[in-house]
Amino acid sequence: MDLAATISEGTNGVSDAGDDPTPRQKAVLDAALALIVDPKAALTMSSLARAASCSKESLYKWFGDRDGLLTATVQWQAAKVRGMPVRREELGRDRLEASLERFAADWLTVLSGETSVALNRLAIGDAAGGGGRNLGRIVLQNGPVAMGRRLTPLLELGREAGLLAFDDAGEAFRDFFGLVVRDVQIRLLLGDRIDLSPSDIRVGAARATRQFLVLYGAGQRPDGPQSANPDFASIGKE
Amino acid sequence: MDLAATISEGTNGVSDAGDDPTPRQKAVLDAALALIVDPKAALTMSSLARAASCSKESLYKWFGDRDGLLTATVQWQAAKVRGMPVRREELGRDRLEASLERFAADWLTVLSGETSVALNRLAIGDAAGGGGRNLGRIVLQNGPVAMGRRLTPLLELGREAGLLAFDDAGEAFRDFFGLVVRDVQIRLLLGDRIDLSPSDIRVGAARATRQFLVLYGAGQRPDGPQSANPDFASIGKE
DNA sequence: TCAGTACCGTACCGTACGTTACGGCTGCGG
DNA sequence: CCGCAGCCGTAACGTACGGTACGGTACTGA
Repeated sequence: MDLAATISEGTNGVSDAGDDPTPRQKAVLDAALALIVDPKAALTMSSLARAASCSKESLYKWFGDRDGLLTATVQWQAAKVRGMPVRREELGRDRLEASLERFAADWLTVLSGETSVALNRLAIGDAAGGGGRNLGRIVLQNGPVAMGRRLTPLLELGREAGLLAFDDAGEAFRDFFGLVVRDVQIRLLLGDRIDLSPSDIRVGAARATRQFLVLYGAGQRPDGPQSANPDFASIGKE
Repeated sequence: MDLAATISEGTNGVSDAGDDPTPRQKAVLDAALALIVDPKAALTMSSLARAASCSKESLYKWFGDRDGLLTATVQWQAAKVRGMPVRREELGRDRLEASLERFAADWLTVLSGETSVALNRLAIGDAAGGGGRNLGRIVLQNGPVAMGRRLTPLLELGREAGLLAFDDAGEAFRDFFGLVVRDVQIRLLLGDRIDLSPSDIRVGAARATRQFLVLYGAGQRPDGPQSANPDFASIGKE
């Protein structure tokens, strides 16, 4: 009940990881992820204990209760996804385009992965009970918000270099998000079968990047009638 | 068990509505919707029987089992949303823009409604169990697919009128979808509190429409270096 | 050797929920 | 009036699952 107390709630209730899980616990969390991803399996305390070859008593000792286990599992997966920092080389227009494209491709790859789909489903189902777990917030922080945190600096750099034109980097990011993701995520979540081959991802990322540069590019067509004026109220407060 | 048999499966397993529900059954389905929407309530057969003042025996007679009830509820809500056909007046550029804007605003309004959020959560949670209910397909058909079916004719008209330029109407629609929805839906599903006032919706719809016309508009800037060339592999097959 | 710790495996308990069954009420055709 | 169909309310049953308790085992340190 000690680790659970630090995991399930903290000062802000979102990003505190408490103690790092021990290797044994990491193995258990991986087993939990496998159960969540498996469509024909259900994550129950008993099934996890059986799959991970541990006792339910240990599960409760380590994670407190089922909620703590889910929270730790989501955070464990989130910790594994982190990385791929955008390195700020001196960027020209080609370099910026390549960075955006790579970013979009990486994001589509993660997004369409069965792990991401399964965890988003879990968090959404959890958010349904209005009581208020924090799974939704955790996934949100490691999903769109993390994407924004990593992309915004690149956009700012592009603006400083005179390659992009926008007032609100957050709005620009959200447009990029929409152009990249479109209806892919909601369709995946609803169970639509999408193959999404690597070449599809590459092509889609290139299209989204090209369209984004048409909307926000400043290096060319500086007198376009409506090239970049995203001045409207922000939605949500993240 | 009769209505359930016709509802839960048919020739294609998606859009068959079987017999129309009687007024009494409609009232029950409305009560079911209310329970699904209510964050602090859960839709159980007992709670629905209590809320709708009917017996559980009647529920099972009318809908077969819990799955049939959920299916009928989703279809009932879908039947209520249909409407607002796009009337094809002779459209100039302003008329096209206004239609797109209205379409985007309507869609954002429906999307951000608590009923839509709750039903999408329900269908997503249902799609998690890979076994395969059809709730996901039903919501999909009445969500993005229905939006595409209603918007595509308008886009085709715009192209015939020389106002839009695209090769694949489906791709153009998906880009419009992304520009309109962006990250709003996934954030709502994950429980993020978004107020989204009517003015926010209006402004957002206007922005998305403007951006879409920048990407796909053909009436002006006919020599833009990259104005409209969405020629890439289609993702998914709807 | 022995106490303590950590853990596994399993049996157990309470509850929630899907599903079925039964008794009682109302309206309607004969 | 009788039989019956439809429906309500409620009790009852079976199961699944979260959570707890208990016995058994391996390791550690005194």
